Parts: sequence; structure tokens; C-alpha cells
Amino acid sequence: MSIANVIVDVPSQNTNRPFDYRVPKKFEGIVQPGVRVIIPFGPRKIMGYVVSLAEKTDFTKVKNIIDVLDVTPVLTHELLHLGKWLSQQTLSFYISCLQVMLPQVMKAKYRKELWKLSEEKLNSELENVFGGRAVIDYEEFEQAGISYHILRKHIDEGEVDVHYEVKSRETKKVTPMVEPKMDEIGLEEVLVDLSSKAKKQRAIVEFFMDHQEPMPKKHLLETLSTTSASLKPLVKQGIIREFKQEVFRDPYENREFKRTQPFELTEEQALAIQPILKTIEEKQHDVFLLHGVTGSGKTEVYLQSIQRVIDDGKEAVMLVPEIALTPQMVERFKGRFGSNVAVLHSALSAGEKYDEWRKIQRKEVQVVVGARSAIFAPFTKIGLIIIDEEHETSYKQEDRTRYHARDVAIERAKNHQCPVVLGSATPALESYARAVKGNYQLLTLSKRMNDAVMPEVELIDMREELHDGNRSMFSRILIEKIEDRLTKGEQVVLFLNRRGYSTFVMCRDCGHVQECPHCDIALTYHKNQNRLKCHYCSHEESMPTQCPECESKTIRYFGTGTQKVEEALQQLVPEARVLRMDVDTTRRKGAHERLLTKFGNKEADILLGTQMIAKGLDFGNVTLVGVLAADAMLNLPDFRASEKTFQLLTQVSGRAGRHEKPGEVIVQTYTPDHYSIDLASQYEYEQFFAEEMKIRKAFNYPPYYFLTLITVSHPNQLKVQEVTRKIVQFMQQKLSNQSYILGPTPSALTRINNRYRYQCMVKYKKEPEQRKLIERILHYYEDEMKQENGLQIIVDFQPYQLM
DNA sequence: AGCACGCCGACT
DNA sequence: GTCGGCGTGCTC
Repeated sequence: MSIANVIVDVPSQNTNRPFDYRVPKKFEGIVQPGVRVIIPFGPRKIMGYVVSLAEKTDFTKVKNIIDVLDVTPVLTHELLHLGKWLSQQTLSFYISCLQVMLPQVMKAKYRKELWKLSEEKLNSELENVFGGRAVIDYEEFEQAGISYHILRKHIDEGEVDVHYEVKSRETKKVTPMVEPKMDEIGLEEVLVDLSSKAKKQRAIVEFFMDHQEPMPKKHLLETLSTTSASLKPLVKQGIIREFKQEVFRDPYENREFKRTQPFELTEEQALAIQPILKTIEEKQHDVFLLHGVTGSGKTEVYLQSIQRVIDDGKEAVMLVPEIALTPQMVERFKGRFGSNVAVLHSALSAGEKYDEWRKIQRKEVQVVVGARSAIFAPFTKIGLIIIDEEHETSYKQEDRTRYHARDVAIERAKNHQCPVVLGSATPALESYARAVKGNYQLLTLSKRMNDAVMPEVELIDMREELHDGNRSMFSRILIEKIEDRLTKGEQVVLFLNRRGYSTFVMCRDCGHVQECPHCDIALTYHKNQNRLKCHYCSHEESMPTQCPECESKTIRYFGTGTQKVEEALQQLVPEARVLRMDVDTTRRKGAHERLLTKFGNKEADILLGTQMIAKGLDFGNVTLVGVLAADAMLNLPDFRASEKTFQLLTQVSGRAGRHEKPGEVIVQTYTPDHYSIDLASQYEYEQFFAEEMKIRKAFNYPPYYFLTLITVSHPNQLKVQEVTRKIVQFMQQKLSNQSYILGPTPSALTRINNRYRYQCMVKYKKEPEQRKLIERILHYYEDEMKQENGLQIIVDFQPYQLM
């Protein structure tokens, strides 16, 4: 007897283990680890993943597999294994981890229907709901408000049946095809019998005598300039066969990609690529941190490393942050590797994503370029994994299965015995610290290509502007320079942090920001209570009416949006053509690309935008970059605020003067002396690293300590407080005294959807038992978490979002 | 998760 | 005696 061990599509603690099913004779050989199956589960029918096969089972009442959804496994052996690892790492259900590795469309859709089986009249109300139909949606019955007992009786009598429908969402695009059903000689005979009047039919037959292979119907009819009217009789006589063939949606099908050749590497690049190639050659696992200033040619190092992997007949995965996955970036890859590349990012439609994924599965490509989830590409011979802009926070999934793509990459690279290359101009502190310690190999590119120099950065103290009576959000010098560029016909990029809406409190006279006395982190203004709170400890205080430093009354909370800036800009420089680029203007499909093309074609003078314009843009005509509020991010309640500010300023500055014309950067700030702003303006990464590490050390933050964030939510505030307090107490008892447990603290978003949220944070160096302890907590509250609208406990290891 | 079962109070 | 609400336990 053949048994399949199946992980069922039911995310719950009780079902978080394989269930055994018998493999019917007809599916033997087809059912194998990694395929999706439809199985009976209690009274219903659901989808599941076969994770292994067995000879026998201890279970006596095994049921049969109903159907198999895949001919080729959708999850490789390695991915099944990786899913297990992921579920242990993130404390998520195995099924959730398997689902997160596959395109959305492959998740099952369920429908519950009522089938009327007999001709007999049913209960009159029920008969009404059916209204003469044989099948209705179960929902219709529920909405009719008829007692379940009535339905039950009919079911028991065998007159009605509850029917469960399982459907995969994936759709395959097909195209009509035609092919001859006989060989040349057969067709020759047909030709003889054909009426002399049937000219078009004759043409078709003659055509197929020369072309024996299948071809798209549309193409055939067009080349012979005829219609299906002349094809029909041939099909009817069994001379030609019509059939449908799957075609792959190609999101880039109407685009031409200019093929590019490898550039000759600079001395620095050659030095950097050497150890990577060596590791590829030796089939070793290793992690490299490629620290290269913006414009230093990291991408060329990636491309040539990938080329090497392809030449070896292996595969490469390249991760890029979502917002950096611009057409320009895709072009570089398609230009070098042509159709050997699959692209996976969120701007693609669900169907397009599915098709790109299938190209990987079918081994039609050796390279995948994509955002976070592309790390799960179903390759089997990975020779290299690259993570570009490795410091980007978007590599951390912030819901459900909270994984970091960097960790997954390293795990997969271990499985495949291949190197990982982490690249950045501003590496995450964690990564750089590991490189310094020798855990990662550090590779450095310190010079820009083409001898370009980093643009000069000028810091503008906005407090002085204010003192001189300039209350606008533009310094006089910035306006001056914008006007200068307009007359020269050069372009400007203006950057505003979208998070400028955030509500920190600052004095407009002296730049003082109210901070928590225990945490060295800006306090957050809570509008409804008019109080300031710290989101890390439990500290809170009332909103001051005057600045504690200089006693000025101009202390207030801050917020400016791109829209407001756009209006102000129109007033100050009415002749400028402004393109605004933020989530609002790029929501529609392709809008992102359209705006950039427009800017590239010089149809606008100023590109004003948020985060999304900070990366990867490469326009030679941009000679001025303005950062409107460099401090906006600095004052977020986040211990990474300085790091993020440094990274962002560096990235934005890198947008200017990338080609012949030199660039210039204006950074407006209220705190020009802050080390992250000052050092970013001088491009001093190492010094910034040293400064920031001191602070991380003093406050026990990463990379000195690991963090675990536990967020509890429930409609009742007292309940949340109580549960969080108990969790803190438990952890304090069980964890070593080397660890710190902070909380309970209200989350920054204290109430969402009428649910109160409290959190506690664990700072630790080594707690091998931690996961087990948290599992015990989760198990303890299992019942309360099962109830709808009940308790929710979210555990995030190495969180990025602390709200 | 979702479904059935079973216990309990309410009501024709 | 019947109906419906909700807590409990199970799904190969």
C-alpha cells in the first residue's frame, strides 16, 4: 500500500503535522513529494501538499487522495525542507511556510454548495431558495434564514447534498493552434482529391506540406490571408487538428532589450570579484559583503558573477528591493542575459507572476531577478545568491511568516553549497559588524566608475532660515539653485520623506526634539490624549507648551507631505514643470515607469518624490538633488532611525552627477550637527558605523543584542495589559539574567480596529531555549487565541517594524 | 479553520 | 418537546 504524508491547508496548531492518505492505483507514480493534492478532511474537501511517501501507516481509517493538481512537483525536496526550517525559525505553521514560497494563485479557493439530488419536492422554503436550480451556493441557503434542521433532514433522506468544491486559482493563457494530422505523402493524396475550386484549402494543405510542425492558428490564417472558413472543412475531414496550447504571458514581450557585453572591470572590481568566482568554482558556501559606494559598479560585479554561474550550468538568484526593481534595472539584466531571466515583482499581475515562476520551474531560465519572495525560486542547482541593497528593510516580511530574505538566502546557500553576495553602499549595521568580525568576507569598491566624484553635499541649517524670516519649507539657497538649473536646462530631484507625517515634537527655534529619558529615542505625540509617549519603555509625559531647552513657544509636532510641497513649489517657481512621485501618483499599473520615462525624456524639470526615487535612478541630466527634511526620519521612535537616515541620505545623494556633469546635493535640516547627517554629507560610512555602534552598545541594541518583539492584542485593554504582563513575568523567570525583557508597553499604534495592542521586547545574546519558551506561551493561550476576535499574540524575531 | 456534536436555556 | 446558541474536540 502506498501512503502519502500530507500537510493540509488548515493553518492551526492541531493540524500542524502530516496527515496520512492512501494513494489510489491511478495516481501511483504521479503522487510524489511536493505535489498538491485534493483530499477529504472531515466532512469537507481541501487542498494539501504531499511532503513524503511511506509504505504503511499506523492509522487504521485512511482515506484516499481525491485528486492530484500537479504533474511536476511545485515544491522541490529542498524547498520542503526549507519550509520546515522556516516554520521553526518564525514559529509559523508549516502550511503557511509552504504557501509563502509559492505564487498567490496557487492557493486553493474553496466553495461550498448545495446540490439537489432528487426530483421530489423539498420543504417549500428550501424549494424556494433552489428556485428550480439543481445547484446553489451554500451562502444563499444561509442568507435565507432557514433552520439547519430542515436542511439536515433532507440531507439524511438523501435528497440534498452539501458539496465542497476545491479550485486552484491559477489560470493558464492558451492560444489556438493547428497542425497536420498526416505526413507529406498523406497530404499529397489529399491535395489530389481536393476540388479545384477550393483554392484556399489547397493553399493550407500545401503550406503544411512544407511546414510539418504545429503553429498558431492566427499566424497560419494571416500568412495565407484567409479565414477559418477554409480551415474548417479540413479539420472536419481529419486532415488538420486544432488544439490549444499554453502560452506564457510575458510582461516584457513588446520591449526590445539591447544586448550588452560585459564591461572591462576596473582594478577594484576585478579584485572584488576574484574571491566570489573562486568560491563559485570551489562549490563552497560563504557570505560576502560587497561594500561599494553608489555608482561604483556593483551591478557589473553581479552580472559577471552570474555569467560565471550560468557558464557552469547552474542557476543564480538576485534579490532587489521592490522599489529598486525599475525598468532600468530589468533592462540591465535582460540586456545581458536575454530570455534567460525571469523577473518577479509585485507590479506584475497575478497571472504574470505565475508564468514567470513557471519559467523557473520548467528550467527555461537560469537567472531570476526579483523582490523578497524570489528567494524561494524553485531552482535546483543554485550557484549564487545576490542581495542588492542588502540593508533595505523591505527584505523583512512584516506579516504572517516573518522571515528575513537574508537569512533564507544564507540557509539556501548552505543547502546548495554556494556563495551569497550582500551588496550595499550603506550596509546594515548587523552585516558590517559581521564582516568586521570575519563572519562575512568584506569586499570594497571605494571609487565611482568613470572617475566620477561623489557630489558635494551642502547642509542647510533650517533654524537659521527661520530666524531670518523664511517660514517656507525651501531654503533660499535651494530655490536659487533650482532656478539656476532651470535656466541651464538641467534637472532636479527633490526628496521628501513620506514619513514626514509622523508626529514627533520639535522646537522650531532651537531644533530640540523631546526624547525619552531612558531610551534615547524620540517621543511620539498621541493626539487624543495630548501626551508624549515612549514606545520602548513605559515612559510618558504631557505635551510641553514651551521648549524645555530655549523656552520658545514654537514647539510643535511636525508633518509635511509631498502634496503640500508640490503646491508650495508651484508658487515659488511657477515656471518649473514638476512631476510628483509617491504612492498616490504611482498606484496605477505602469504609472511608475511612465513617470520615470517622462522625466528621462526631459518632459519635466523637477522630480519630487518619496522613498521610491531614492534608489536606482540614473539620469545623467540630474545635477541637483535636494533633501527637504533630512531629520524627518531621525525622530521616529526607532533605534534604527540614525542608520536609516544615513542610508537614505547617501542613497539620495548618489542620484546626482552620475555622468559627465558634476552633481550637487542640498540637504535641509534642523540638526546639521547630528552625526548621521553630518557623516552622510561627508560619505563617511566607517566613521558612522563606529559612532552608531557605540550607541547600540550603550543601549543594548543590535548588533550587540538580538531582539524579539511580542505583540499582544485584544479588544479589552485590561486583558491585553494582563496577558502581556504575565508573558513578561514568565520570560523574566525563565530567561537568563544576561537578557533584558522590556515592557509591557503600549504599541505605537495602541488601538487598531478596536483592538488594544501591547508589546514586550526581549534583548538577548544567547537564549537557545527562547523559541521553546515562546511556544509554551503560545500553547498556554491557544484556546483564547482560537476564539474569533479573541487574543492575538504575534512573535517577531529580529523585528524591523517596532510599532 | 470549519464542522459536528452535545449540553443548556428559552419558547411554541 | 423543539429550536437555536455556544463551548469542545476532531479532522488521516
